[in-house]
Amino acid sequence: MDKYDHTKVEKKWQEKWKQEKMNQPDMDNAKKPYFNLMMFPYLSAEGLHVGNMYAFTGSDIWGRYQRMKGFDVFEPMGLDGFGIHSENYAIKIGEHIGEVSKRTEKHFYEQLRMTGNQFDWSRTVETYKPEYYKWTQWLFVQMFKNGLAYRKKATVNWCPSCKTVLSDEQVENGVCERCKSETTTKEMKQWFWRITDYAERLNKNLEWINWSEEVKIGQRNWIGRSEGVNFKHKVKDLDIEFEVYDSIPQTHMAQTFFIVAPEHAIVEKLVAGTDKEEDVLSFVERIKKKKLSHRFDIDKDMEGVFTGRYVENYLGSGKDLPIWIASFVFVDYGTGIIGCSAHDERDFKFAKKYEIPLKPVLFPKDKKLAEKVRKLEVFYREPDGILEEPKEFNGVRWDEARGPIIEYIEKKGIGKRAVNYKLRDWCISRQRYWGDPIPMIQCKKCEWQPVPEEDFPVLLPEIRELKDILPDGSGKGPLAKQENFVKTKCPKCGGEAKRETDVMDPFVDSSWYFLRYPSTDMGNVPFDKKRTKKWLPVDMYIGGKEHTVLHLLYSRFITMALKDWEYIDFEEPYERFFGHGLLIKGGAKMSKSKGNVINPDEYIGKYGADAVRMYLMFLGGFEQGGDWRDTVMMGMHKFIQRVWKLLERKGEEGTGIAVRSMIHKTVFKVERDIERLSYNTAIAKIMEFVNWYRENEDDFKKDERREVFKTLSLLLAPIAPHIAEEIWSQLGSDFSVHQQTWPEYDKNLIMEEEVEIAVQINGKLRDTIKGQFGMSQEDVERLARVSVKVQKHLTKKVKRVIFVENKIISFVV
RNA sequence: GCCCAGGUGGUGGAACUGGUAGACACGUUGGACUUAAAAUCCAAUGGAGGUUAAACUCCGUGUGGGUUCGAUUCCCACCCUGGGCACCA
Repeated sequence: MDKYDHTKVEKKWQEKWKQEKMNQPDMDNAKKPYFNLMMFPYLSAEGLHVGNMYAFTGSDIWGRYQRMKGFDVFEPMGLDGFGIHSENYAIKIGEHIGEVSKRTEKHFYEQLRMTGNQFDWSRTVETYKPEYYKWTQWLFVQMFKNGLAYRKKATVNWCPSCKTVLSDEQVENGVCERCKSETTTKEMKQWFWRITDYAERLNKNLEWINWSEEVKIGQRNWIGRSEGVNFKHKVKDLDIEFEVYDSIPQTHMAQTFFIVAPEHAIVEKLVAGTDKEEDVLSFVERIKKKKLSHRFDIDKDMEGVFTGRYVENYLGSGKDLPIWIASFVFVDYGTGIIGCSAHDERDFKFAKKYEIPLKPVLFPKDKKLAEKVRKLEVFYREPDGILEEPKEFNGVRWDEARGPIIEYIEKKGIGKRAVNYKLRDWCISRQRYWGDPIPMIQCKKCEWQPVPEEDFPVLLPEIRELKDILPDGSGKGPLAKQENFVKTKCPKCGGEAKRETDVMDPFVDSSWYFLRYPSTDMGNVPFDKKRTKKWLPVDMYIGGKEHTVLHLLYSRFITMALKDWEYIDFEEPYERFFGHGLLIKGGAKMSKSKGNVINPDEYIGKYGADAVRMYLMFLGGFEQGGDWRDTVMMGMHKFIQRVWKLLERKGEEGTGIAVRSMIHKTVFKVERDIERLSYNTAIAKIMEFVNWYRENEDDFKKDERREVFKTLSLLLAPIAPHIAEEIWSQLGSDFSVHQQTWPEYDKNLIMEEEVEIAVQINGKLRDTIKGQFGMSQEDVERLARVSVKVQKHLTKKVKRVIFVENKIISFVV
């Protein structure tokens, strides 16, 4: 009896699969294409993280299962390689990033091969290679030509230590995500992509796409749609009008003052030539500086100043209301000016601080509390509060007034229905080296011109000198110092011109990679029309929940834009998205600083890829994530050895056992669990099946035994592909188990013949009785009443009997 | 503060639309095999009480209420953990 040698077996089959081109579907002729996508990993120098393997295993099980269900599954893999993380690493070890990437790529792919996933290695995508990034540049130019790429001076997050611009998501609580130093802000001209043009559609499509509610809610919150009213006001004594957005128009009658954002262009006009001018402008300067140093705290940093100006005749009421400037108002949300009332907690606080008069119009039913509200002793705004004004709405609940009051406002002609989004345009400029150069040329005469397509790619120059890569704090990227790169001719007039020296946000690279996969062999187009039509949209996308918001939103945006430009004919890239949980260790995130990062190679070497795969999936629900523990890993290894031993052992033939029912029941359960990506319970069901075989080992006839192992091999195939293949081949079946169809179960055979029915008295379990499936209430009741245990508790008169077929009979006494 | 996810034995976790809580596994304990250990195999394993041993009884899914014949599952309030967002008018 040989021990199962996972190293030998796994290597053997991996080679065979490669030889047979098992994982390379025919891109042009596949009959039932199925695009099984997983999030490609970030090319980190540390190599494959076990968290990557966790994600990929879950996705691979799905893909393999779909293949057995008859699909031509395309399961590609690639690397997301541009970015600050790699660049910093290379700088740290003093090596050229290009070389580091070459080396890590090789290592990464080697590691990935060992995991036994059915990747199509003939079609990988690496974002940092010219043959890919030339098309990312193409995408940029399309954006530009269609008016979706533009430059604007913007306040951006700035990390003084990395000396670079950071995106909002790279700033965590005012601290740089990478180096943990406090961030500031800086005003710079940047390239933006107009994702806000798509806010409505991005939000609307969430209604129908087949994603989990949780993920949709995340997207919805990020887009932040709100519906309200725009009011128009005139400034007294000046020829200035402005609009104010109000998402809670119910309380518009409570407004007693206005606040303008410090950065707002109107500020200067408001105070020009007045005695307030100096005060106000110095206040604005001070606030701007303050904003540079740290983030605002509502309690500590609520500051404001009166402009000396008033809104004239507020909504026809005859009253003039003061206009203030305050630190907490955003210039880029709504119109940058807000109307303030007693029924906004922040306005209320601000008014108290500066002793600005307030006027409550909404009161609670509770009289005592209402009195306090009237005296402005407490802040109040609840859905069941009662409005006093406008008089047409006197006595109406706050939450019920919303719709009607908007109509009333429109009818009266004092405001217009309006929609606002929290979503901001996407700043894609990065002042770094290791990224995709933005393919734009600035000519003194012709302004910004895109690089003509025939000149693609704009190659990222190879900078050898470390000092030339390091950010210098000028705010410009390292490319700016490369004269040969910068100096160029204007594509329009042929005159002297300069190249853009910023590179693109790596999120751009990953926003369209799935489109490239089917067409990696095509050098002349980013994605072939026919192939795209055949394989996309992606049938199933599996990835971490942490990318739920940005990456998914960006790729949805790009897809919509491409649809509008008629390159593709669908507008949602992922038919289904499944977000898996996080793999942690000892209750904490794995991180290098904690020293608890698991190297999957070591475990694959020791126990085999199958054992690691099964183990990872057995830790807990795939949606929930799991906590890595070594001892359990051992158990999974034992399970595989045990299965092997059972297969090898050829004992006496038994007298026969009812195998069909058990086989069908198991197939049914495993299938049901895989369908809902509940891999941990699917594995448990397979274990039960093996345990059942073990307990009855001596009873099986030869062909029954064969049936059991055949089924086992098929059920294991998606989860533990190597041992499944080995069992399959040991049974003498034709290669390969992965080309078999998933076993079908007979509905009639999955029912239990005999069932255990619980007997309850007043909801408490008193006994269980055995009976045939589908037994009638009378029969069950008769059997139950015979039981001594039941009789003991059935001393009083039975008032009611509740019967659930095959499950329970309950007596109420 | 807001939004999501979650809280079940010593541990990871099961439990379909309210119907026998603890599947499956790890660990622990005892036993078999062995000169011994490892490996393997067998058995027990939520807690408390009870018995020579059983039988049996009670308590148990974060806390407190509620609905129900019956609640891990539904409703209300609260506490805790993890993740995300954070002055969005």
